Formats: sequence, structure tokens, C-alpha cells
Amino acid sequence: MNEISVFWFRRDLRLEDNVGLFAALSGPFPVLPIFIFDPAILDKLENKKDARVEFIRQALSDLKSEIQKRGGDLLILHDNPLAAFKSLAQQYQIKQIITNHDYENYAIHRDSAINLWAKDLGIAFHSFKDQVIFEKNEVLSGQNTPYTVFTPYSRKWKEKFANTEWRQFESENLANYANGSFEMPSLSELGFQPTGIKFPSLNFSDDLIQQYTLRRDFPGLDATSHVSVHLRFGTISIRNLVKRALGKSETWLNELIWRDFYFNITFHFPHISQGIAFRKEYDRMNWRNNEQEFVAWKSGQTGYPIVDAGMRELNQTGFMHNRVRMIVASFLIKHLLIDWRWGEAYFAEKLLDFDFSANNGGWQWAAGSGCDAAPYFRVFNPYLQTQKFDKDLSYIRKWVPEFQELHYPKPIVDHEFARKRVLAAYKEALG
DNA sequence: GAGTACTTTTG
DNA sequence: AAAAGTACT
Repeated sequence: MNEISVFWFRRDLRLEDNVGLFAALSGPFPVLPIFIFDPAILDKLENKKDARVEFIRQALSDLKSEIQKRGGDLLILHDNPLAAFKSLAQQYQIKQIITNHDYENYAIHRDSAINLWAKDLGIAFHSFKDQVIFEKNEVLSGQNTPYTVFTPYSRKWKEKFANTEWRQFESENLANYANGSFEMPSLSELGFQPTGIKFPSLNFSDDLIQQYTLRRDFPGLDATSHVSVHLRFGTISIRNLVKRALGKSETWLNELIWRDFYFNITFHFPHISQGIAFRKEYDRMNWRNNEQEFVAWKSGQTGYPIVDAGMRELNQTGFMHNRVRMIVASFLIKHLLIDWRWGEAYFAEKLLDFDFSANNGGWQWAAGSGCDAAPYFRVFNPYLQTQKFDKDLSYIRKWVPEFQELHYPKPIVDHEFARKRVLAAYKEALG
């Protein structure tokens, strides 16, 4: 049997600047690159029209042809990962398994099971930092504790970044692949159907980064970079993005640092992965959790045009402008008094760029229960938000075409009434 | 232990 | 100006 290294792609679906792939291709054995569609993840997706599965397939198909150009092929499996490795080990003499770190709860357990199995067979298992700039205990406070406030974290991050030597991992220039030729599973074989959703194209230029601070808050402008979906699946490298941000926009760089920050929070505070609030006392909240109002929110029928526009953008495209994400989150939690986890779950289902850490961080920020969160008594006023950020109503008109100021359905709850109600609810829970 | 600062606000 | 509290140095 042929001796090989297996490189396991997960959230790093690119050849360029891929740390683990570079290590694999630099090693002594030909590399068999694989990707595994995991039924445990796919079966949880209740809606069988899921654009993220299509995005992954497209990215895999691109990867496949790039790898073929370099004399190998990408093996795409649809199986429980441990079972997949067991059967691979019967066909190849696997000398090592190489991959990049994945920090989510499920992934950590999955990887450690495979690591254990490999160890028993004398197969080396190596994993690399690739997805973030700094991980685990690399950025700690003076007390050697993880930061829970963004600004001091970001100061330390920047200091450390400046004092670190950064190299390129030119994995795309290496071609040490094992021979092979494999079929690609079709969408229907994976149990999914086409959605018709188009992916937002990367809107990413030096010009955009430079104007980011001025323009990013206006959802009617196309002024966001849309890198999030590429970061989610690793079709773009975080190191390249940071390099491009340096010296151009502190605000845009900070957004990338927020991403590292939330990954770190997930790593250091595992209770947030069990559905518990970062600040546990916020779980004493007495939510109303009205099902009908939740349906109205999801479908964009709250009678608040800016909220409805955001939810319709999400439903139709799998994307929502960040300013509007804050508005709809605040509305669900504070105006409707619905548990932020319901909103978190709906975003998880719909967002193409869904990432556990960033999504959970964002929702708990809005709920006041998170690290460095908005104070609970800050209740976004949807009318003022519209005044400030969509004054010409261009965003609202785009997503709510029937909108006419005088003939819009009545709000499902009065703003001032809801504001007082939620302040009382928080006081009761926290007092 | 003191002093400073804290993403994205509102009435 | 006010909303509450605490993380960090």
C-alpha cells in the first residue's frame, strides 16, 4: 500500500496561504486531500434548500480543479468522519493526518476522537493554527487571564501582531499530491436541493477599506466587503486580509480583531456553547416568547419598516447588513421580549456567513448578557435608527417595496410601551 | 486600591 | 445628562 499524508479540509477551502496544507505538502509523503460531508452536521439542517451546502460544493469543485492541475485530486466523502478515516486506512497506508484547528465545541470532540484513534494505529495527527491570527492563550491580560473587554484585547493584539514575524505559506506553489481520481457527490446525493440564492460577490477593494469608517453604517449603500462568507469557509486567508487592512482602516482592522476576540471567548468560556448566557445572571430573564410575534419577526411583518426590511433581506439573500442585524436583534429581544437564543438560532439557519462565535457574540451583545455588551437599558429606537442610517429610505424601499409611509401595517407593539416593559423585565431579573 | 475606560444610544 | 457596573492597568 502507498504511504501517504492525508490533508483534511474543513473551514479552510483554499490552496493559497493555508498553513496545514503547506505543512502537509512540505512533508515526505504524497498528500491525499480530503473533505468530509458530515451527516451529523448536514442532518441537523432541517431546510434541505441550504445555500451554504451549495457554497461548499462550489468551493470544493474549484479546489478540486486546482488540485488536479497540480497532479492530484480531492477526495470528497459523505460519512461520519471517524468511519471515513477507518475505511481510508484500509485503502492507504496513512502516515499522518494533517488539518487546521477548528475551535467549536463539536469540532473539538470530533477531532480528539480521531486523534485518539490515529494514535492507536501509530498515525500522526497534526493540527495547525490557520483560521485566526491569535488563538487560545496567545493574547492574555496582565493577570494572565483571557480578556473579556474588546479594547484592551485589541491593544494587546495589535502590539503582539507588530512584534510577530509573519511569513507566507505558499501552499499553492507546492504540488506533492498523491495520485487519484475521484467523483464529486451531487447536491441531491447529499440530500439537498438548489436554492437559487446567489452569493454576494466580494466587494473588496482598497477604496472600500479606506471609506469603510464613513460608509459602513448605511445599509442602503453597498459599502460592506462581504468577506464574512469567505472567512466562514476559509476561501480567503485571514492573514491576507489583515495585511490589506493595515494602515488603511483601523475600523475595518478592528472588525477582523473582533472575529479573533469572539473565537477566543468561545474557547475560554465553554458555557456559551451550552446555551448559557456569558453573564449567567441574565438567564433569570422572564421572556415572553410569543410564538406569533416570533413568526412576524422572522417573516418581516412587525410593522417597523427597518426591521421588516432587514428580515426580508436575510430571508431572500442569506445576508443582512450589520447595522440592521443590530436593529432586528434589539427589536426581537427588547421590543418583543423573546429569548435571544431564538434569534440566534434563526440567524444560524439563514445566514450564509453564520459562524457560532460571531453570531453568539453578536446576539449576547444585543441582549446585554455578553462580554463587552451593550448595556441592557439601551433600547434601539427603530425610528431614530432609520432617521440616522436610512434617511432616504433607500434600504427600506429596496426590501419592502410595498412600503408607503402612510399605509404601512400598524406596529405589533408600541415603541414606548415596549421600552418600559423591557426595562422593568431586566430590572426584575437582575435586581 | 485608585483611576480610567468601556463598538455600534436614547429621551 | 443619563442609564449600571466592572474590567483592566
